[in-house]
Amino acid sequence: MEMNYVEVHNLTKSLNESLILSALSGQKLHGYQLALEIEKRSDGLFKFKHGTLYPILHKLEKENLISGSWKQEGPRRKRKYYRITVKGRKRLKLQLSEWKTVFNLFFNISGEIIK
Amino acid sequence: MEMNYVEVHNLTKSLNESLILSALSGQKLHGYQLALEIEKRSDGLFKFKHGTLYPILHKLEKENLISGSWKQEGPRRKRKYYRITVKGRKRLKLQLSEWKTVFNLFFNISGEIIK
DNA sequence: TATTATATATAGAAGGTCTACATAAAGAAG
DNA sequence: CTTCTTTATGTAGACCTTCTATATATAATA
Repeated sequence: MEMNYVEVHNLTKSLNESLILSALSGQKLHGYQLALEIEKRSDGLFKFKHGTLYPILHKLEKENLISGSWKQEGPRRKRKYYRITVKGRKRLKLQLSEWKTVFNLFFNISGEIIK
Repeated sequence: MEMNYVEVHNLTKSLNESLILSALSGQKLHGYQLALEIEKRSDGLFKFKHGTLYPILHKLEKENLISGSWKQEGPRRKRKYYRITVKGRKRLKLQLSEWKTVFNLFFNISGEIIK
């Protein structure tokens, strides 16, 4: 199987993108919510520093994997809500199958030796 | 479970270290061999550029997770063979269990949403 | 009214892998 | 034997990503 997207030389980046796309695949969320949601779902293991999160969101938006829109909430408060795009769903599906290959292979070769 | 070692903010580094410790847990290998071995075992998915490999080996040696010794081979050829230390075996065992937690959690939370 | 939580964003430091460069010996090809 | 390829180890600097720190502003709570 070809690894077209999960870049083994930067797994964290891939993981972060997958986590965000996953979280958005069922619902629209704004950045702050997204971070809380992922942290909660992962029991605190996967956390986003906001200095990491927002640049990633901007990048994903530029790549058309998610799309964001500002919503006026209350008289002054604005929040930017993101939804996953069709392209984003395809990417996520691809990523998840590739992650499976990576994980299986990793445990295969390390288990093989360590037993 | 506490994640003491696998750093989610740098998974590639952790993976690389685990791969190296795994490969050395059954046999002594020198750097060049190590890279070929891991590449072969992973069907070409996990590769080390030598500009990446050697610095990691030096770092692992400094941390006493592996120990290296030069061997004279032939009249002039020298190779540096590495073996895993007791500390290295402990680290590897810890890492593997932590990797399992990370992977399970990841598929859990992404599967939960994506179905 | 002051403090905390919510909410988004960027600049620069830190740290890791990558490419490219450097060196040298062994083996194969011709 | 001479040239090219493979084996073998290593470092310097570019590049990229996350992290920390700083900045700004509103809403909620005490």
